[in-house]
Amino acid sequence: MPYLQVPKGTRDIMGKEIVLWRKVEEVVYETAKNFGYEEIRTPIFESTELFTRGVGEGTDIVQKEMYTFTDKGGRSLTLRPEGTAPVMRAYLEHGFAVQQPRVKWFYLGPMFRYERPQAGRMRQFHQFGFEAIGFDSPACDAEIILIAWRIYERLGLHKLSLEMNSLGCPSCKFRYIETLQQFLQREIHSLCDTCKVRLEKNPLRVLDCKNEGCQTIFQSPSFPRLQDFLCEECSKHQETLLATLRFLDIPFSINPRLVRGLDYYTRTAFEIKTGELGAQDAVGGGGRYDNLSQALGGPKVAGVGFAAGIERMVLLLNKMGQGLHALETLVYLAPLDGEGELHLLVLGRRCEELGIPFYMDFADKTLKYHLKKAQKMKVRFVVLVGKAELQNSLFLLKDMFSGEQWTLSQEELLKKLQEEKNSA
RNA sequence: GUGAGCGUGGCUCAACGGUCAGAGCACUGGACUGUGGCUCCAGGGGUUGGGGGUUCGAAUCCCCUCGCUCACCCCA
Repeated sequence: MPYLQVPKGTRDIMGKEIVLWRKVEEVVYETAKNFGYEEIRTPIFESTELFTRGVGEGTDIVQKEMYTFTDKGGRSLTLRPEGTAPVMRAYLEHGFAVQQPRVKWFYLGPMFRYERPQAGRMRQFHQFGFEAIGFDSPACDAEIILIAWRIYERLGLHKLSLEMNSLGCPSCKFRYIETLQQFLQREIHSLCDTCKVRLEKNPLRVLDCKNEGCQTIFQSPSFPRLQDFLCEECSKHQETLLATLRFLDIPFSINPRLVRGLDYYTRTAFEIKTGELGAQDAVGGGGRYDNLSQALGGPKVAGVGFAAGIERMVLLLNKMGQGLHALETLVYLAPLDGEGELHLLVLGRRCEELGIPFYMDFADKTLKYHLKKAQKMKVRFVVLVGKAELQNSLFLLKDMFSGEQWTLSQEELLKKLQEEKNSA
């Protein structure tokens, strides 16, 4: 490999795969428009503090996955590992909290996390996400889930499962964590090493540990369950949300062990999974983050949102064997010499003005080369200009599918191509 | 960060430690001097990821390193 390579965990997205990316992006834009969400584009890098405070000091993201660097002005900056904290930062920075407290935004773009690459996991990966800020109602949680669901439906991604849980508000979450810590303190001898650390730093994470020893502790009948600690408002919020989902015919299951890896989540937490991608099975996830604004030094602001990974969705679409066509060129312009090139480029300009997609190959090549290439590109028509055509200011048009060909003037040619374009 | 598997022309892969590392596909040209898909012929393209070691001799064995893949962890 004599050439430079892309950095580990990154890749070029190109060729036929781009078609699937475009498709996902189009569905996202379309669905956002239909649900009344506006696009927001935040910077790729932010001050490191935004994520340590927003995502949480004790999270894996902050502890080991961030691309953090110091710029020439001595500022500590971080390539964004997720999209919600930057969106909340923008909300607060631009005074939405007082001016226009309720907003619905969506974003789409690259995120960065320093992890070992694996199927469906890259160091630069792409997410789109929807955020509804300033809304308390559980119906808004339902709308967020509905949007995610609709996007998957529109793309034809079936066999997805939705898992729901509630983490409670800060106060019930806090009461639960206290009880949990006390309980685990007594069982600390059977906890795995990482869980011993989690116990102090991020106790909720202990819940989804897959270690056997930890698992047996969970089975204990005296193990404190989060749902028993939810305050009245929190459990009512959850009940209403679940009722709304049933009303919307969105199937789900309750997973009391579902814990999100980011500190800002409160109450609703959900994950959308597939069985087709191996270990990286989450294609989307989200929840409520009524805590985030305050963590960033803002006022109390409600919020709920979700994010989905585009790479994983594209992998799924690929598995389903979507038909792919890289280009939709209608006509291939084949010059047989330099003078032919001049006339064909003029014709190409006319084609473009009329919305007829053309491809012109400037290689100084034989007719045989051009026909082969046009055939390989699956282009239906070829326009050929050589000496014979130049003498009479005519063009030779060949239909590669039927083999028919005609000698035409420029206007006749364009007319025919337009007819073919419209009938296609 | 931990573990396992793998690095050979552009791509997919051959080659018991032994002449000059091969094939298919792709590419280029020709048979067919302005008519494509098939066929045939010819051609270009490799310091076998990199470095070190063992050996008379290394793509092959050993060590280091880089990269890829999958899994753990975690997440989208």
